[in-house]
Amino acid sequence: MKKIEQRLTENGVRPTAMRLLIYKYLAEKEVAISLTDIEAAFAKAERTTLYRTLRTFEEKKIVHQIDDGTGIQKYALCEPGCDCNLEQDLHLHFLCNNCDETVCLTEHKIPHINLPEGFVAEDANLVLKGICDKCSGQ
Amino acid sequence: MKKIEQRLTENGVRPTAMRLLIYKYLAEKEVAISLTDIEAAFAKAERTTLYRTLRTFEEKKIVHQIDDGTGIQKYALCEPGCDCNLEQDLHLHFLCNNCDETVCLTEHKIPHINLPEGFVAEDANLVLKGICDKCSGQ
DNA sequence: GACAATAATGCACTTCCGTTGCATAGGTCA
DNA sequence: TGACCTATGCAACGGAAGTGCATTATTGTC
Ligand SMILES: [Mn+2]
Ligand SMILES: [Mn+2]
Ligand SMILES: [Zn+2]
Ligand SMILES: [Zn+2]
Repeated sequence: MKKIEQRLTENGVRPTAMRLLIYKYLAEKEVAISLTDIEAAFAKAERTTLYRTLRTFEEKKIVHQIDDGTGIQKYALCEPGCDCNLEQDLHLHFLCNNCDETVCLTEHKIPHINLPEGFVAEDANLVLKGICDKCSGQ
Repeated sequence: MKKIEQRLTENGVRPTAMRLLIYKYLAEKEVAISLTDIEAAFAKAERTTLYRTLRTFEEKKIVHQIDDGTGIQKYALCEPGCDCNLEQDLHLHFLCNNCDETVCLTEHKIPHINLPEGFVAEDANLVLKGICDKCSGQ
């Protein structure tokens, strides 16, 4: 818990009780988390507070937002030292059609794509959908 | 217009006046179109009708849906003979940060990705964001 | 053409999720 | 302690997708 506190402080986020809990929750789950997920997990907390906490975390590069195509925004902790805006830190995400969970595949960077004349890429999002390792009956 | 009528009929969609107009609209624009776009273009039409028309078109493989990360669903005509579910027909999409338009880059297929053990991919979505050819001052 | 069956359209309403405004509580520092 | 800033709580809004049901149009049959 001390470590979490330090992590938040380093990134310029005051370590309130709520924030520590949310960080801890994100760290324990190894999948991407939606606002609704957190809301369910912290029943007595205010939706807005959770929402703003996630936004603050995102601004301060503690989490990155994931758009997996479900229409629901999800979040996952950033790797230490990651800058989600840099091409080198853009990894792909995998959404399981069976368990409906989204995971970061941080080892799998998005390959560089050659675009037609005149197109300049600044950001990229790659989502694969299918059956995850847990569900594929391993 | 006869051609459009034929295209719809071939795909098992009855060519009503509204549907012909919507198809024509999609064909003229060379960018991905949202329901709101169509609603604006056909001010006197019902949103539900437009909504259901797009959904019918999608089911019958006349258009494909595009999730460009804006949270707004967009649609574009399929290439003739394309089956959007097949890996070979999955192309990337480009969202311009300047003009906010999304285009299909049908020539650019999504590269095959090697996944970790146990993951089975069935579908993929790749969106690049940046500056499009029209906006890059060509 | 008249009729029944089927499909498309129009209208009202709902739900879900993200987002904002503003008042209050809490923590920080002089 | 008091002034100040930040975080939290409460309420309400807004956009977009989606649904139920009545009405209108189209089709095929006699
Ligand atoms: Mn990730
Ligand atoms: Mn496309
Ligand atoms: Zn799974
Ligand atoms: Zn542009």
